Amino acid sequence: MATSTGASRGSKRKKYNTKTGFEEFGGYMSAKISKLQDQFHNIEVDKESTGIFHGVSIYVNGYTEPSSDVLKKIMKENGGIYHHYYSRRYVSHIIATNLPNGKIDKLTDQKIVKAAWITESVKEGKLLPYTDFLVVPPNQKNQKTLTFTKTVTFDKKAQSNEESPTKNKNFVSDFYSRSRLHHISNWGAEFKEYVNSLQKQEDRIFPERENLQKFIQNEDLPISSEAKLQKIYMHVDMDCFFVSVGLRNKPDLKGKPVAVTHSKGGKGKGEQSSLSHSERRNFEKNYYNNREFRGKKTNTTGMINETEMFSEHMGEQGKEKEEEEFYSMAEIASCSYEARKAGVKNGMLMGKAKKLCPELQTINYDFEGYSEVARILYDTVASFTHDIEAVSCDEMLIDCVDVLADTGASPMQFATYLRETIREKTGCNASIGIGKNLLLARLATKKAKPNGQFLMKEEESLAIIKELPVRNLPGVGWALGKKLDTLNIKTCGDLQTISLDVLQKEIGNKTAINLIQFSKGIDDRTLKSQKVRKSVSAEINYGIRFKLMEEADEFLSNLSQELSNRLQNIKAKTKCLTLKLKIRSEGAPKETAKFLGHGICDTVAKSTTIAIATDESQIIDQEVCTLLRMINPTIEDMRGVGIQATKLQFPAENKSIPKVNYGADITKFTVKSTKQNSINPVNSDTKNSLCNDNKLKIREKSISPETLPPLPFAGGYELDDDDDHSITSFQPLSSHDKIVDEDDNNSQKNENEGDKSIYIIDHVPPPDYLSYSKVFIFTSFLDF
DNA sequence: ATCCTCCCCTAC
DNA sequence: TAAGGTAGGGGAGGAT
Ligand SMILES: Nc1ccn([C@H]2C[C@H](O)[C@@H](COP(=O)(O)OP(=O)(O)OP(=O)(O)O)O2)c(=O)n1
Ligand SMILES: [Mg+2]
Ligand SMILES: [Mg+2]
Repeated sequence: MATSTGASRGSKRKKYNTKTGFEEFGGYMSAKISKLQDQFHNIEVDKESTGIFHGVSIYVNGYTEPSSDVLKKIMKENGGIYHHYYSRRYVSHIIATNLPNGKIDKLTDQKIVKAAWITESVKEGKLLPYTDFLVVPPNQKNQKTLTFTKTVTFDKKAQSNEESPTKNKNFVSDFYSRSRLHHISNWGAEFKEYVNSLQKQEDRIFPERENLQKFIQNEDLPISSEAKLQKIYMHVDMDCFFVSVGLRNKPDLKGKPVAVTHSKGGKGKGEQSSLSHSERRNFEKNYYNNREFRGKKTNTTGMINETEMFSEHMGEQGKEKEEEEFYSMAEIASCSYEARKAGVKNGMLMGKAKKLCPELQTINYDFEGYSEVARILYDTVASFTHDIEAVSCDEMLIDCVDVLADTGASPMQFATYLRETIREKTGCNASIGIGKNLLLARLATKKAKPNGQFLMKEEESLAIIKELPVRNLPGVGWALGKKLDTLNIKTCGDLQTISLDVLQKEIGNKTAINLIQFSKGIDDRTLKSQKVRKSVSAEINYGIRFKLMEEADEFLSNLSQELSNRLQNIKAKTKCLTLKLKIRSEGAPKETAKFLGHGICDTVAKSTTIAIATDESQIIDQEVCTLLRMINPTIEDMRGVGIQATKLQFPAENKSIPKVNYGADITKFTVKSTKQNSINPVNSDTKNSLCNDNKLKIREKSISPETLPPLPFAGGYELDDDDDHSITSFQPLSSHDKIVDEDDNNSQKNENEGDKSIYIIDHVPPPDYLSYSKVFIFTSFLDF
């Protein structure tokens, strides 16, 4: 099916260019084909010019034995070219098992050959004549030309409103420009980077500290001196952020129930279909209400019995009918506190919110406004201190020890003044929670809201937390909450008394420890200072409706471009790509409750590791195209697509690699692990010899640690094989890497705690850029 | 045991 | 109509 699609492109373009704008589409595709072509030439053909398939370029049509990706590999290994798209100009042979009837008579000079031609040629070690493997023997072939039955459907489709939205050339950027979740995620990352840059600044001036001092002189409060040396954290969070920003210039709506959403007043209706809208909505609603049945193993839809669920809500249909046109499936990004009184929540569907709060007013998104206000928020806090951790665009954690010690302010005074400054500069309210650890500060914020501040004293904390539902603890969401509920653990009080062993069995080791600690108000976490990205991804699970493989390929190409841009933005390259798909679950209606939503889906993912780290869209595209064919989903059932990049590397010119000189004096090493596929796995002998003479082996040489450049982040470093061993690239630790201390054998997770750890990777670049690297990881413990 | 890989889950 | 993204923590379970 990949196939006819690719081949039909040319004719489609010819016929419908002016009407449907396919001129551009086709032009784009041609450009893409020739780019891929170039790439194959550069990377593969040059190297393999002696292979038996030299000069052969194939395009695989539909199912073959062996599969298309095997054929691709064979071509690659034997000097041939594999094309993901059909192109009369570049493809010398089409590989197919058989051809759909409609096509046979259309092909003139195309060489359509069975896959056996490839496999037999490999077996013989030479290129056999393709004429012995023709799919259609010459006498059966008449001389009609190439057109496709597909064009009819296509024409109809292009004019109907079922047209896939992804056909729009700007679909990806269009979607992202309107996606609130994309924006908050992106801003979150940007502010983390911003805080990194603040903390790297040499000269730290905090102009607002002076004003804070003036402010507290006017206050009559005594300065509490004994609190000074204690740890003290603040959690600052804007009140109903999107709403507050939206209401800055709408004073008439202040004090009313307001929500930010794409829907105008909750009167939307779903797409037309054979099922009524309320039927589909209930179907999905039932599904989500029964989520405990879901996700056991692949391909279970979570619906115990599809027909049962249908009949269940069919009964209600009469009731649902009249409200049908008022039920909007748009999500509420943020709602005012007046709306919350009626039970409305962030993330709730507009239709449901309208039921709870009929007088709910809606306002539009103002993404520029959020971005501006967030920036002012960060700048405001940064004019007091840089001891910040960015949580999101409307929220951050502050280590207050330094500001308070420097200004003499009490925590409550600082909070008062900070909130007032934020309100002045942004026109929006912030609330602040204060506590001696991050947990208490966060929990205090909940009590502080709206437009308030609250200091949770340690001595009160146990009693306060005891009454809280477990759901209030960070990390307890829908699933864990449900699990704890079935264990009859409802409040933090219940957690305070349960045995660790028992709980670990049920919810996992680490989770149990964390929860029990939290339930007692204990939290040892510190602010994460220099955050390094470990992954980059781009996904869209909205508006995905493909009919043909070609459309999926086209979309993947655009998404690859997006990912490539994101990698280049942060100057990273990736060695591992994952393609993640949402596929309509078996039994789920084809028409989703939400217009162009993903509906009830299974997710499938497949990853690949590539030899050379890359940030190029064509390479990413090529890899994910292959992954798509390996997953081989029913194209019409695709509802979401994502590409993730992991195992990031940061080339040396990158400013993200800090050039801080700590005067590293490395004393101890531990070999931690080897990379997969390592040529020589590290054995204990290697380990001992390396540890004993305190030397790192780089290629054939040994160098002593003193000659190493500063290596300030935990992670892997690729070093030049020259005298100064300068860093050529850096790879952050994965979340599973551990710091291993040789002395006490006490392993701990990398939490950036105390900035005491340094990892060094001895990275031998593959000599021919195709074999793998030999990688050792060392740890050391330093004071700086 | 510990690691690795593939997920699920959570937060905003 | 509607714009259901994304990074990172951590568990399950097979490999070593
Ligand atoms: N499901 C969600 C949750 C949040 N957001 C966006 C809109 C929020 O305004 C912003 C900040 O999230 P918060 O959790 O801080 O929520 P609010 O600021 O809206 O309310 P609160 O006063 O509880 O902080 O993120 C969203 O779009 N969808
Ligand atoms: Mg907020
Ligand atoms: Mg927030």
